[in-house]
Amino acid sequence: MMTQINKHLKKEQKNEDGGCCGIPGIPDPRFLKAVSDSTRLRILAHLLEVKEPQMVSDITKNFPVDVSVVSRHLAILRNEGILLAEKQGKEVYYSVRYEFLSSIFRGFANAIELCCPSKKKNE
Amino acid sequence: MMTQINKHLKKEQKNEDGGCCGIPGIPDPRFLKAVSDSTRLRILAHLLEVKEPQMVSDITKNFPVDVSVVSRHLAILRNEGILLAEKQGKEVYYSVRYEFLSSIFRGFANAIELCCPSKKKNE
DNA sequence: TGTTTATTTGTGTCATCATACAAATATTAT
DNA sequence: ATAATATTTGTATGATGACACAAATAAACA
Repeated sequence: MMTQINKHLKKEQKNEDGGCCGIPGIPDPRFLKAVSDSTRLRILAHLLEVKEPQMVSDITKNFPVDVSVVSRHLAILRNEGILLAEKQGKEVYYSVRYEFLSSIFRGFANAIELCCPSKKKNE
Repeated sequence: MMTQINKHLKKEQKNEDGGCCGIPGIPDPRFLKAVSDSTRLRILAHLLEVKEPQMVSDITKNFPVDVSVVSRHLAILRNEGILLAEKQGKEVYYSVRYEFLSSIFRGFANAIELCCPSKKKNE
């Protein structure tokens, strides 16, 4: 009955889930966390808008935060496979991995629809 | 040049963005935050799996957290339109709003694809 | 060599959040 | 009315995260 003896449990052995559950198509929570921050989502939207690889300092011009903050946000998005980073001299150009990103969300949408009881098998 | 005079700025007037940017189809960061927590995502996955409205105490049996925690998670998902809550006597039954949820992610996927430069207009 | 510029990384601070536990509320049954 | 059960809400705590600023790294150029 999980008698809740743990007054304040340690955080270490908590969330290593990774693959979330038995349903295929549900993204990793870390992936969703990467796009759920307001600044990161706006950075992503900016890169989608300009449609071209852009360097860190140029991206930063569009946001009221320090360049170091933008750099960290870009690293998070890159680590989740959302952005691609290419170094050219001093500059690092970041761009959107369109196919990857859209396929994750489309897969999620499909997974949800497949679970919908009112949906017939071949519909 | 945004000389960064602000030593430690207040958080209050920070993130009221809501509509994120000029691109239609990009979800609200609060919506994405709702599904980016590991426990909430597993609760959502559980409701997708069982395919039936389920009450709070039954949902809680599947997770190693207190029922109050699950109740709060469910409220967050409900407030974002992801879950529907229906009270029947003492119990509150939560279920997934399939169409709404899948349409958001499908819309996001479409928005991303539309921004992809390699995609021709009619392709 | 040293200097400038682009980016990343170290570090401290404040805010937010996930959680447990207790208490309050609501509903049904005795 | 009292009791039992389901859910929500109050509150404190520890973890995480976003941020600014400084320092470190890297690359081009004098």
